[in-house]
Amino acid sequence: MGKRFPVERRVTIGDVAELAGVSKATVSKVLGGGDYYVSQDARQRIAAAVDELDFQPNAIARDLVRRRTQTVGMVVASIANPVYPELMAGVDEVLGRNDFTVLFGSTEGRPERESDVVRSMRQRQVDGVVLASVTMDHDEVEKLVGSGLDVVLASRHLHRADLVDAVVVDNVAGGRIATEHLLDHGHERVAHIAGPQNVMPFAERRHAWWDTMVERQGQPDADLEVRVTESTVDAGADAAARLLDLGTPPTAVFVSSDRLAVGVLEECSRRGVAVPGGLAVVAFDNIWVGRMPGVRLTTVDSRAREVGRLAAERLVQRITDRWEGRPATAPSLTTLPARLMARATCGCADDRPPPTGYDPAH
Amino acid sequence: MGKRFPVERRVTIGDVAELAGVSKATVSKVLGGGDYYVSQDARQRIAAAVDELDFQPNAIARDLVRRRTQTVGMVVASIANPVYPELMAGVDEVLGRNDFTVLFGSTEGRPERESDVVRSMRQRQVDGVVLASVTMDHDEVEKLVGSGLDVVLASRHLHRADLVDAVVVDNVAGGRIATEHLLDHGHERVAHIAGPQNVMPFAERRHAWWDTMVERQGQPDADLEVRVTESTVDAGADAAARLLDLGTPPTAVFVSSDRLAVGVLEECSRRGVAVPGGLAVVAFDNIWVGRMPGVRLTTVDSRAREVGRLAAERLVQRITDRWEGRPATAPSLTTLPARLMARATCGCADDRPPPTGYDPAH
DNA sequence: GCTCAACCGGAAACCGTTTTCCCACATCCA
DNA sequence: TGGATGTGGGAAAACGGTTTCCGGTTGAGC
Repeated sequence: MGKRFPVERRVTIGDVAELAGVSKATVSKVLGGGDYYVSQDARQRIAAAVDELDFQPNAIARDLVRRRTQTVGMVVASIANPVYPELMAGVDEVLGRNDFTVLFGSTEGRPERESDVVRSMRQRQVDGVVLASVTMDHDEVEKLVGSGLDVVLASRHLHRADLVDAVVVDNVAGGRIATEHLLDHGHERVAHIAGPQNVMPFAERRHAWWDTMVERQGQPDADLEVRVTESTVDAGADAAARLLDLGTPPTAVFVSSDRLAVGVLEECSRRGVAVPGGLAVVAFDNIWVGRMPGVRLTTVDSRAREVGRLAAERLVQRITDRWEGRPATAPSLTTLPARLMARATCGCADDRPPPTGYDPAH
Repeated sequence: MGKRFPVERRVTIGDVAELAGVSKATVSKVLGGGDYYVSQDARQRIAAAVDELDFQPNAIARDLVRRRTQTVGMVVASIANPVYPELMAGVDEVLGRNDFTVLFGSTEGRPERESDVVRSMRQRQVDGVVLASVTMDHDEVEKLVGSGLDVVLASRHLHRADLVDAVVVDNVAGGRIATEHLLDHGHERVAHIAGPQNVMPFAERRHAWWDTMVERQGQPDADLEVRVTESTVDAGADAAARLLDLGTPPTAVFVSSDRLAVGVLEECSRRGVAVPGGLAVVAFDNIWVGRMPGVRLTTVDSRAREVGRLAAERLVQRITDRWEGRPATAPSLTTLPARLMARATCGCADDRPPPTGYDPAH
């Protein structure tokens, strides 16, 4: 098994040392950029040698002895869901600025994949992990944190806020704003399409809807809530169909994600239900397509990019603290305020395209 | 400079060996899964020890001696452009299936970032790279390939097809189909909004437009072509404005990317220009939002996911060939046929939403 | 009794760096 | 004269695994 294959000799630090007429140690000192005593003369010869041989230091070897990799893992649920690229963009931005490399992993929503991905990252000695996937259960996350790996949760958090850093948008306030926006526009039967309830943001959004409804007009009818098992366009369409088939259908719906909302819009289109005339829609996420003419989805901004940015900053902070021997700061929950992007799917008069505007129906 | 910080002792293979009462070599043999002779007894003791200590082998150390990392780099231009997540999804899918980990890098379109990213990946000893960024120049790619790293280009290729593997959609045929579709719908002044011409797909699409126009009705007016420097929504809107401000504006436009087309649609909406009545639009990419009711963008499918999948398969093939000592196959260019998704922005009667359908204007 | 193969396991070299010592030499100052 | 002190550079021990090579048992077959 596993023979040692003949592989073309790569240039090593030893080759550079030989060519420059110094020792490996000296080359390392110079290349490492530390403030060692090395003569200008030697420095120049080394630089020349590096140049001539096109020496590329082997980061694997360096990482082994340094016991750190300048790499962080980023695990997302599904790259196809537009929220995640946005979040990744934020993470990548600050990580790049801090000279970290990112190891990417997606779980496709399968919990067992998630454990695998994280384990593989651990074995690759990542310095930390941004967990933007949401299925891993409480215990597992705790164990992970307990194992000494720096972790920050993005776009989700645990019930106990003091266990691990997390950065989220204020889902409760957001859900409340969304529901109130619909109520304030005169709707009474405000339905809710809820995402998978084992995913905290979805649970919170649902909760906010429920509470707001109860406060404003008592417990809503049970059939006004539809739960879906995955946040996809098709699931959204199905859910919308269920609502529209009701004896007395709702006149408004708070949809827990933009992707689901797209399905809702599609279903309305199929059935000839006008939006917002026949059904007002407020969603959650604010992926960029929502602002397109012809879509103009009213939605709560989930601020994915900022969440990513802040999560990455937190992680970098933690990692460098550890390296510098500073005491670890207490884990904290960062909550970004939610804000409504009022657009056409629920009444925003002044933000309406001109009457003669783009009209795909013709 | 760089002190050696005291770091909590991690469990090593030595610890396992000691606890199991065998040597490191034996542990390695068992864990490596090779067909070595090791007694059942020893195997069990080792398994127990691994379990008890929760031993996680250090992949860095393994990679160092094995001189391979089971990791490939994936570099994209910009994660915010929805084409790339789609492509990544394809890459990730087959890479995951083949037990490769992916190192992610984005260049944000800056060529110098691109070299940096690739260099960093090389130093981290990736086994290969999927290059889906497009700015790196010809020479640089050649040097990269020459250096012994396995590379496959996704969604772009070099002029000389025998230098490096590449997987692309047929941009020329696609551009031709798009242009012909517009011409066939009776349009004569068919404009083109061209993406950055140093990016091969954009150059090819433009070329196809030009050739088709010349063939069908002679050289088009120079002002029917607008070039943008980046493929963004805003650039698309600007370009559309330029076209609509013309003395005799075009009645149709082939837009070289969906993202630009979204800008075009926005600008039309702002100006009250009906689509396709006032301006017919055919774009290129087929990102998922295009199919939404209210958008229904007619576009050429760039088949990003398949491109990603095929590119990754090619790369894995190459890498394993090298490992198994098989001779390297000749680089080849894989071209996926293009196909038109005829929707509402250029005449597809039977694919039109019902008249009373979703209407964001009210 | 001898040979040969199938078993089983350990010693040690190696992968390519970093970092710690330690040594050597010059200067400067008391 | 003899420490300090400031420079400059090398030897060698890590880091944590993998793989080669070799030596020792058995047991079967003759």
